[in-house]
Amino acid sequence: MNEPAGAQRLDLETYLPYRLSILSNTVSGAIASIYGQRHGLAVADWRLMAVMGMEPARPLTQKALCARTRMDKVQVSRAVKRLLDLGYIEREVDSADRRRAHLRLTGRGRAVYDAVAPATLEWERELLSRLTPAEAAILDTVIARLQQVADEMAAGAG
Amino acid sequence: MNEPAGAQRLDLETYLPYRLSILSNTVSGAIASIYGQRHGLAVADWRLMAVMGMEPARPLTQKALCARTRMDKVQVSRAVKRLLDLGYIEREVDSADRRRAHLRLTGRGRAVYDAVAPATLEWERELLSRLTPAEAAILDTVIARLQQVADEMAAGAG
DNA sequence: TCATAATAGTTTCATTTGAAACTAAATCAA
DNA sequence: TTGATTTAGTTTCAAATGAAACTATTATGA
Repeated sequence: MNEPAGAQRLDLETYLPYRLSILSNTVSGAIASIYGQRHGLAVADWRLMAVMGMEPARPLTQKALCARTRMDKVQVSRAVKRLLDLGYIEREVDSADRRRAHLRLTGRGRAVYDAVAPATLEWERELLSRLTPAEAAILDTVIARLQQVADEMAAGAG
Repeated sequence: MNEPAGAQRLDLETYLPYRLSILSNTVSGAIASIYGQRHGLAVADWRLMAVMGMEPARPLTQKALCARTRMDKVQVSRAVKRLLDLGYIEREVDSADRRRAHLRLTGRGRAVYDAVAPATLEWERELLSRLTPAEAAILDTVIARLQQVADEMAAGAG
């Protein structure tokens, strides 16, 4: 049973991309269950609400939502439609540029936001409480660095 | 502008579940581009090949593949069909239990595996090379711990 | 000013996905 | 036995997704 010299073997158990994927899916799924059934929200829907809830004073265009969430414009368009149907957001066409519209949470949407946001934060807090402060700090910088490198490598390989 | 006392605000930029999701998607997308176009493989397909390539001496049933990859049986069934069509794997029905079949890479599948696996490992190595050994070690234990806690919390909330 | 290009967002259509129902084989229980 | 259950894997059908084409509006340039 010869191993190729120098090369490691590919083992999913220890392979970072795979482990990240499993962890991310576990976490997202658990959090989605906080708002999913109860308020009829898909992951994309909640993501938009989270951004709009953050700075209520600045209504955002769909393009701005794309940039903030890294979702593409089709996903955003569909999530916006669902949120309008649910009555959680409202739209006001820009008077200077009628292609654009500004979106904000309605009272009802804000009530949902105020009910859901603390629960998701609490979930995160509980998760992070299992790390030491030093571990949490390193995790923070490591994720940021990996994201930056992965962006570069993805761009380079494209 | 009153803040709710004690509660943090939800900010996607710093929110761990969201950052994990972005990072995981960036990484998976970049790696998928290594095997995607060139060999006609979807993410699920490559994941099965990675498991089958790891221990060529032990052909696996679809159920075993589900367990090793955390994919569900429908995803696995479809990926298996694609890989059979591509001629990358072969199937042998279990003689003792004819519901089951053992799957293994064909010569052609192994050739693809041997071409792709080192490139994905190299990608991971390159990514991790931007971390100090200490950071990499902590990342390893932190991911393991977070996965364990997230599993518990997901089970508890179910 | 008129034609061309760019931008914001939507729709269409083909493919992918997921949940639930299903088939086929093996096991269990009386 | 044989009838009910469980298990391995597949199929079906409706809903979600993505890429490309599209609409409507604004900007640019001769």
